[in-house]
Amino acid sequence: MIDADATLKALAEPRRREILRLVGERELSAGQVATHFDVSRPAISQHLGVLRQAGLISERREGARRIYAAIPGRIEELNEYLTGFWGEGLAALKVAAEAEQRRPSHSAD
Amino acid sequence: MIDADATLKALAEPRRREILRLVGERELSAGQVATHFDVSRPAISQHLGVLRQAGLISERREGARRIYAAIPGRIEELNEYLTGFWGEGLAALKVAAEAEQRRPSHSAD
DNA sequence: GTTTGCCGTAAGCCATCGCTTACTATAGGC
DNA sequence: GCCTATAGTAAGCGATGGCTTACGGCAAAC
Repeated sequence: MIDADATLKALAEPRRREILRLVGERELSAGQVATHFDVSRPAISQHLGVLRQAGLISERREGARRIYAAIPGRIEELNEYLTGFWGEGLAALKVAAEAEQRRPSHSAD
Repeated sequence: MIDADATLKALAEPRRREILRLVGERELSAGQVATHFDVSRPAISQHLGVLRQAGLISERREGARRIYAAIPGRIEELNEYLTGFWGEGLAALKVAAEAEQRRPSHSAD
């Protein structure tokens, strides 16, 4: 199972979502990513670190450069996690509602 | 389109995910939700406000009580948003990665 | 009308976060 | 060796976030 907490915290930041979108289109060096934003390069470097620790992007060394790219499949895993912990609840609600219809004398709390 | 920023920020908090899971199983009053946690009731009330403003839960008045329940479909919308903004580039990456797994002769990392 | 129970709001505290300006580390050109 | 380019790290700052206690607003019971 993915680290849902780290993944959601990483995605909760608009700038990081934009970075992820960029490296999802094509792999980019840290400096290339930084040129797309008005913030300083160290700020981007920190964002990249958060995304990498969350397992959303990969890092590859190429000389002095660091090339980053989105890791395929992570979003699907997150979707499965989210659907999972909500899907069970919805199923339970549905079953409860149907049972309720067949037992109108049921005294709820 | 959903408010992805508010939704992700709301879900980035572990306590709020647990609350969402609770009211996803069955609708609960604010006080009932609070009994599941060690934090104070106002803290829970604030969390419920964040979840409600993100459109993840609904609020219904029942006398002096407030009954909360998960809103079905929100997670699906979030999933669509996440899958969408990764774009075709990432889909291509995923296909390439899967092809890579079937061709272990190509060693790269 | 007063009291009791349920619950949101206000104000303040402390931790975390995102950003900045240094500084350090590594790779390569000269 | 020296210098430049690329990029992560450290320290500090202001803003945000989650928590607490105190309070105010409603609804029902008496």
